[in-house]
Amino acid sequence: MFRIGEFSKIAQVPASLLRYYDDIGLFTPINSNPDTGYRYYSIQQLTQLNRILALKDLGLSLEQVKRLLEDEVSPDEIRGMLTLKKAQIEQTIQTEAIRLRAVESRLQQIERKGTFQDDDVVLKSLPAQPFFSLRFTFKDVAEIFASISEMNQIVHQQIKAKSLGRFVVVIHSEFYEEKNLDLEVGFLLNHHLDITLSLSNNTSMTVRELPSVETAVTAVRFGGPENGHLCYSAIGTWAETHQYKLIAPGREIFIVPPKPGHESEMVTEIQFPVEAIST
Amino acid sequence: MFRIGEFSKIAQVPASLLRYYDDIGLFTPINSNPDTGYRYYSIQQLTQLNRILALKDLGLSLEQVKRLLEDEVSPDEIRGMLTLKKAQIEQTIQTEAIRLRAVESRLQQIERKGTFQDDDVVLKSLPAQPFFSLRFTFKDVAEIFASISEMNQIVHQQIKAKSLGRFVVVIHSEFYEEKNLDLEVGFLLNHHLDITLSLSNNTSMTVRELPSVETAVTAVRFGGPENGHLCYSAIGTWAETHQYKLIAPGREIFIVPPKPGHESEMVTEIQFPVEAIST
DNA sequence: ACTTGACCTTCAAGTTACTTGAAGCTTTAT
DNA sequence: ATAAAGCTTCAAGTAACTTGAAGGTCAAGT
Repeated sequence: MFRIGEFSKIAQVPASLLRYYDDIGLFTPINSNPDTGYRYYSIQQLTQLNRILALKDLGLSLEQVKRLLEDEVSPDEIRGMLTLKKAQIEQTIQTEAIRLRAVESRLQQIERKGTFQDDDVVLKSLPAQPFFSLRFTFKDVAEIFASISEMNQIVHQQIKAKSLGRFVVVIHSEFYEEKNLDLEVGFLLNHHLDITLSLSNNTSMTVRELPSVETAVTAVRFGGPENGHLCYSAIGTWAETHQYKLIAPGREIFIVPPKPGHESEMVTEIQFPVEAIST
Repeated sequence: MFRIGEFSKIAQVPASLLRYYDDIGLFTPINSNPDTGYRYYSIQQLTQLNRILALKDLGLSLEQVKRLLEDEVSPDEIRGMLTLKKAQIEQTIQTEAIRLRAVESRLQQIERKGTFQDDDVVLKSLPAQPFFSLRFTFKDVAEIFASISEMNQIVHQQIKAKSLGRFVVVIHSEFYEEKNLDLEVGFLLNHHLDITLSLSNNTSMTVRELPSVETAVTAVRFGGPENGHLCYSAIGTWAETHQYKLIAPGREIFIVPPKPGHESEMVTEIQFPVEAIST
């Protein structure tokens, strides 16, 4: 029989831990003096403690360990737990690897420039959302503005403000062009609706699901498109240095839409679905 | 200006988090109504929030992020922080990889046997410790017992109990042999002492440092050496299935030393320094 | 027998980065 | 006007411990 101090030395765990495990009923001393409260451990218990520590080291929670030891959980359940755990560990390793790459590229950046910038570029994941939109190849910028203006009026007449989300443009054009832009413009919806609206130039808006994106590089642009190229180049640079590639059409979310006379106050979030380049 | 709800949607973080960051002074709304307490955020602040989230994602603590943003920490310090962080991440990845291997081998074990055993084998790291010992090639078991008995008497006369740690045997013989065992027997010391003691058979005990071991496989043996082979084979089996190799002489730590007439109550911890086999 | 110091006890609070919930006020939409 | 949605603060909970305060116990040495 050992007192807690010596037992803790043998087992190489702090005594406070043994007390804690006693408190939560995970590992109780074989014997304790009801008068003094002193805990007495038998060396035989070392096996049990080691078992506990081993299971904990597999990454199981103390709650799980307790159940394992108490309830005689079936092998199948154990296998389930461990398989799950395995998946989690693999996940952790992956995210840590990504984190590592991010830290490394930050370090490189500091080496080069002495300080860092580029924090305005952010990785996000985007949920799928219903999108009430019109896809069209616009001949020039004037045509875009005309369409948007008309769309705005009609849509606000027809649909409750409640259901309407933000105004969004999806850029389907592979490259940036001044003319013949293949764009999809419209509104995100808060609930799914089944509607169609015809516009003047023989086009019509329909609802489709804007797909979810696991990883998107995003940046926020303040002011009109004249500042846009900065934003796009920031995203491009970021993707290059962090080894990601663009894998789907970009999106522009109008957070503060342009108001006549206050165009410079508009704010847009630019989003590009990406994928890590496997090395 | 957005209220907390909308801003949280734009930034894709829960409102509770924004409140929390406000509370701890990490990220405060640009504006708040002193009467109602309502928080108002400007879209301009999104950049700052994103910066915070990006730094957090590198694995820095909020405290560190705060310092980074407030104090204009020097690039050198930032590099220091990040380098440290990088090392930590690499460490995490390593330990996770080991954990993964452990989980996998558990799973295999379950596949084979339907349940698990072998929990009695444990990995530990051992600190360096002064060791007051005698190394000698013993002709037979009787000689060992004689030496130990004499050593015990003399040592307890000469050295305060305070300074004496456990009785330990280091097994230098490459293989197990009945005869001509190359052993080092003696006591761990709690403090470094500089002493020498001569024994009857022309040998003498000296102090040396028992080196530290980063990773050791350990098992506890209850009872005398007659149970020993079980323990050794458990360690061997464990090392094999977990892909470790033995890299230094094993040690036996006498936790409960044998007492005349109660030899079966003795308890020994067997330790073998190991190294993961790189795959 | 007594003292000293090491060792033990309980209980409370702190750690990190949040989330959840209760009770109640404000804003917005109808 | 009223209801619903949205906001507020404050407290407590999470996991797995550690630290500290205040005080009782034990063993060795005198």
